[in-house]
Amino acid sequence: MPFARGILHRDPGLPMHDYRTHTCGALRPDHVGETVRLSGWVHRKRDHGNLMFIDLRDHYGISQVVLDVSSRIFPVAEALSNESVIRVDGKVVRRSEETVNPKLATGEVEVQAAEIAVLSAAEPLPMPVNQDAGYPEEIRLRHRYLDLRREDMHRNIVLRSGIIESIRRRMREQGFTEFQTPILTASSPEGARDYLVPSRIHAGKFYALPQAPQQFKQLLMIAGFDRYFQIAPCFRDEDARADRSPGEFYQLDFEMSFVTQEDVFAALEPVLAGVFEEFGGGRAVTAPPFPRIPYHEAMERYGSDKPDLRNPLLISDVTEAFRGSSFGLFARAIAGGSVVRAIPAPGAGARPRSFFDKLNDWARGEGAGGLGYIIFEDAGGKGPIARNLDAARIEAVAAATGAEPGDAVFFACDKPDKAAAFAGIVRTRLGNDLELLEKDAFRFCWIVDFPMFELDEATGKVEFSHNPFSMPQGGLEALETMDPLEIKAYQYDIVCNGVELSSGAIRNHLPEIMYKAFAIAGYGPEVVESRFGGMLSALKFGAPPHGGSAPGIDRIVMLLADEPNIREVVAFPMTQTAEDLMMQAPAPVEPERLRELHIRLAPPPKKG
RNA sequence: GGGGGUGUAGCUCAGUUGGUUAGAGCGCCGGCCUGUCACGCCGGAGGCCGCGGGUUCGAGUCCCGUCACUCCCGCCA
Repeated sequence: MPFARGILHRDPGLPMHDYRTHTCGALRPDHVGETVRLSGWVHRKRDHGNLMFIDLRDHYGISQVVLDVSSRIFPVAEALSNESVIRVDGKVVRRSEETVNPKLATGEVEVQAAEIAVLSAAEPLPMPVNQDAGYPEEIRLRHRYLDLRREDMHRNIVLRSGIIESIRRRMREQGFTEFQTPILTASSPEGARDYLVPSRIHAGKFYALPQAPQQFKQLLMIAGFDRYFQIAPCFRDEDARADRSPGEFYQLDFEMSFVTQEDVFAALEPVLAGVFEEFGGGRAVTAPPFPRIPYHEAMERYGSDKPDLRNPLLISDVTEAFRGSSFGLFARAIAGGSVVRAIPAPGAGARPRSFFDKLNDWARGEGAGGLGYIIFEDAGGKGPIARNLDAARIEAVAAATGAEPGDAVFFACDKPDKAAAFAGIVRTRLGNDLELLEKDAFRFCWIVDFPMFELDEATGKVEFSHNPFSMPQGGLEALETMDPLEIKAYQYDIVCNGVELSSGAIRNHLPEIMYKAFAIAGYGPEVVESRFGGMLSALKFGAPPHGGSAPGIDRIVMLLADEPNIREVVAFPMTQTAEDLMMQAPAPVEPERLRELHIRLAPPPKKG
């Protein structure tokens, strides 16, 4: 692709529009015979003494530049260091058949250098750019501009840009309008810690950076804009994980008016399916409509509220098969309120004893007492548990799990919540160990019917299980008549390959339902009014029923780039402890700035 | 806030039960080399073994503390 000339920044030493006629990825046999000008980085040099090759790299690709000792500029080339920026003039020549490099898009030709100008000489590098081996994050982050030159990182960041562009296009096609909402705002009702910004004008007062534009997007619905979206920066002062940036991240935040849950699903599904088809490189993508799995079923069948549907294993409840049995460990636990969940392991019967021992050790490491199992054979069951179960009970387990001779079944026995969660990680582990996961696929599902309230085990109090602003299923009547713990919300998550991309909800747009919902969680009207007064008064002047969701952009890019770590898809991420090693943030500030902001620091902790 | 991993040359790493002067590859510097594409060959420089303390005749190695990066739990709808 010919590069548009004359749009680049001026280098004081060179005339404008003078840096290149082509990019380093552009040259093909068609160009043979042309005199061209390239600019880029010295990716690698092969100096044969009297003959030299330079791989010249830019954003678009690599071109081989060649010159020999007869050239006036040979000494200039000899002195070039890796990653120096140079401009090369020369003639495009066809490579002889034996010297064509099929690994390069430009590999059929090379440029015979006639002139070389050094635009910027590079000192010896703190980390190599021309390899993909892993380096410590500290080095990579401290010199992120070098790390980003590497092919892997460069590709991920370009992919991210393409994904965001595609999302924008698809959202507009769905009738959404893009907005910008404030960055300096007030603390919002999400549960995370806020980043606070001190006010200079208002002594002792603080702005908060938004954890999400939640209230603004609802206000835009109340303002009548019907369909909102934003590639929204979100700020949360919480600790990081491999798939969770400290500090800041981006969401595809959207909201729709006059919709039910199904309308929201129908709007988002083609956007996600389309983006994953477009950037998935041929990997299979769940076709809309995505499966809807009620929360309770997800916990029972998958042991998780973010099930990986590439994993074919299904958990079943076999409590009754063990109730009152002579396998005392489980029988006693069941009498005390525990349940038994079974996780099938197809074909695992042929595995050596060490396979089962290793899983048992792992289970102990995960905090379980162990991991019991039955191996099914033609004659019945085998293993320590089977010896304590009669034939009818073993048959019942086989029937519940679909186990056949040659299969094994593992058991998680605990109180229902814990048994479900443990069975879930066993399911994941077995799916991986037995290599059962569907390959090259993106499997989406919605998790629906989340409970509106849950019991805090420590205090015994009823609390909101997710967002207090979700609409309860059944509305006011449900809140007034039902056991709070039985009430479900119009609250949903979208999950892909076991990764939670976002949660969303149909919002509660009726003040009387909001008062009642907060009352159930133990908050009086005065609390609701003082904390959410702005939102509440907006709902009093004609609010449309509305709802939305906010899939995480970073996680979408992680899935499509097949990267397990979020820092691989963010150009300038912070460390796990929320520091920017390159920009040196956070940093102390001058006392004068603090005085302006009416801040007096406590004596600093003793630390270097 | 808690638990685990890692830390040795600019970079990636090796370094035995504690034992002489801590090694290799890449990079860097010098020399040779006209068809390489991770070019090749020869030579050289480069070390607070993260930091502090301890045990010991002797510590890269063992113990305690601490710092940095990282993974997990808590936390994050």
